[in-house]
Amino acid sequence: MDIQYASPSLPDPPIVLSVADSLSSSPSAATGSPEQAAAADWLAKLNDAQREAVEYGTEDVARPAGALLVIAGAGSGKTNTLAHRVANLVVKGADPRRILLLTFSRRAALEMTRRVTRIAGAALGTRAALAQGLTWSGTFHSVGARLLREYADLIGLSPTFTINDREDSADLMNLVRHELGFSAKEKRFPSKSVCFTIYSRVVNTGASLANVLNGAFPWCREWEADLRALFAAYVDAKQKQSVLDYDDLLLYWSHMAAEPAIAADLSGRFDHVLVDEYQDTNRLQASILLALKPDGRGLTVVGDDAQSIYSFRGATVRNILDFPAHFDPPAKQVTLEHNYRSTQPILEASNAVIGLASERYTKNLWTDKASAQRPHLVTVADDADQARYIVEQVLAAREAGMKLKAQAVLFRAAHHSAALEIELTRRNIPFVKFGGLKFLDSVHVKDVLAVLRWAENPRDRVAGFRVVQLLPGVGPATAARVLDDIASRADSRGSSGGTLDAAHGVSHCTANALAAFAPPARALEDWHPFVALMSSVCARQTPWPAEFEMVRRWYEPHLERNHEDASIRQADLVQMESIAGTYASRERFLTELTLDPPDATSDESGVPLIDEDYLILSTIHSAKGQEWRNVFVLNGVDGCIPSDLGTGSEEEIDEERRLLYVAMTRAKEDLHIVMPQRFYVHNQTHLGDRHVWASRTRFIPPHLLPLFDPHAWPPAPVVTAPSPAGLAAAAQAKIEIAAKLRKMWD
DNA sequence: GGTAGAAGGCTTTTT
DNA sequence: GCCTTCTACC
Repeated sequence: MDIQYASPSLPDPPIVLSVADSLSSSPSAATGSPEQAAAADWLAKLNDAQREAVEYGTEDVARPAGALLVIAGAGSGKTNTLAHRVANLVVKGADPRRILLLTFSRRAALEMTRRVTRIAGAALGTRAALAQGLTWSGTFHSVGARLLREYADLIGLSPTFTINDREDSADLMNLVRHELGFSAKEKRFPSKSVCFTIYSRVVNTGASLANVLNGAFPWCREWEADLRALFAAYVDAKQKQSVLDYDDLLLYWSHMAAEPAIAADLSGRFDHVLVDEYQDTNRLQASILLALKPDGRGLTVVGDDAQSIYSFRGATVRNILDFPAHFDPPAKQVTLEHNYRSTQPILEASNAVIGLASERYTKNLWTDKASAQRPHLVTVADDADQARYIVEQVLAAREAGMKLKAQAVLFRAAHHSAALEIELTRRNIPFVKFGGLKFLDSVHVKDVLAVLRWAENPRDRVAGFRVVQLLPGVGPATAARVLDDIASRADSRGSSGGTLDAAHGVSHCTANALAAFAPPARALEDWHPFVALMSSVCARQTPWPAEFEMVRRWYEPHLERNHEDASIRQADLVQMESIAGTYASRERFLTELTLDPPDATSDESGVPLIDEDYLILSTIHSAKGQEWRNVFVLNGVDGCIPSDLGTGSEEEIDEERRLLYVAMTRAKEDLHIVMPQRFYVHNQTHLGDRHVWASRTRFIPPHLLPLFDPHAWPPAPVVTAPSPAGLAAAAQAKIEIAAKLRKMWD
């Protein structure tokens, strides 16, 4: 991704600084002018292991040493170390434009670039234009997209390809599924998202379809042959329409990197390749790295085997464990075990939890931050009490001077926070939620994007299909006829795809075919404005951000016709318009939005201003790499952690355990694991809505309890048991009263 | 023939 | 609560 395109109107992710903070308090930094001192001893702030990782093989940056693996425990200064290594390379003379920095998420990429700029700036004694220099920093997918656009012509790809997100991909899978007649089978065929998930798993793991079905989708085994045919047709459809899905970005890249004619040029562009969160990469990503740097020279990967939580999308911890042996001599390995983040009791409890995993991990974290407070293990009655407990604690901490932003609530699944969100809204506490449903997933946003995507890539059938059906009286059948008309015009013009000119040809066809199409009677009134819009957008008659407004204005009447809550949705679109204005072009906007969607949503009051204080709500997955002073883990009960969907195999259970470990190790000072005894289940299987009684997560068995501080909330009212003497007195009193009552009528 | 509205079944985590 | 399928209507 391009950092400078990040949408400014959304809140920045919280900034993680503890290691830098704890390091900068080192006394040695205080002599001379700040810049000189920093330049002189900027590496002295690192501990021995960190320094080894930063300096390994950087004596001569023109001739990089062999591969380096940094195993970095939670809170051990992983990002900081990687940032120092990049900075060190630059300081030693490496060209930042020839450094490829791959991170897992957009948040990580932003954070990394920011730190490298600061650290290298300090070391060089100047804030030289490093941010512009470090141009190849981003996620695998976004870097892949950029490279593919550059080499598109060489590999038979249209340079105007568009990228389908998960849902678009599932929609396309669904179109193909209908075309093949699989939706009409007597026995129900797997749904579009299941089909897509299976497809994606096969691509990302490199396993055979049969293996994937046996391992993860045994109930779909009977459809193996049909699925194979479906996937073939799906691939075919993508190629005809010049669309790529997420997996294609890696798949094409990997094939491209293996092509000798391109490989030399490609790997020659980067002297140094550094990868963060390596434990979350999959086989495909590993193969890309190996193709880029076959001998390992200049390759650095950083990760933590105990924090691998993405095996559901094909990530394999084997990547990191097997990394050294890929090279001869094997990769140099450095392990960071000093935790700078958490207090001793938090770390002890976390270590104990991960220590029960069936697989042994390669390190033991230690810290010198003492504290008397063990992690709280709080029993509450139900969901509602859980929300009340958290609000009370959060407010109390804030009273004591801890900003809301320094506190976070983490949960396994996005919907776990529903009750809490209601309570927060009721009490007027601002919050921002990371993970779960994105606002890009909402219908109205997708509708508007589909218009733009269709204009950008007229072959994109999913987009077109969606757009045409926005008109009243137009359903799937009419939409299919419209698209067929367009396709046949495009074909008769003989444009076979691959060049910009051909794509322009197709957009003329779109406009012409739409104009010539005889719409159904009910769509008659809306047809002309629609054709006018599409002609204008396809021909790029309106310059970029204004074009968005034009589309939005066209869409508004349809929005009001189709949705009760049109005004809320309309506000979303207005907000989106301002985001659109920050991108240079329609193509940049669409690509960046698909690859790096804004990852936060907030309550109805809208996104808080950047300088405002707000509480963080996040799925555990989205919390990776972050830290907070005060952390609450919701639903620490069996069925939530581990999720009852993830208890099929030993490996799955271990991944759930690592999830709890990741959640716990986010905490710096205080950690609360909250356990509702009773919680509400929606529509599960046969019984419908009901309450279930939950028990403490199996990852904290009784013998670990001494590491925690268990208590119930709200505290039980103090009931003093009457003493025998008191009882006797009471008995006396009762008798006396009875006697008095009788006396009333004497 | 095709659309739209109603009823019935499933619900993790992300690039 | 959301997606797919069923069915009544145009």
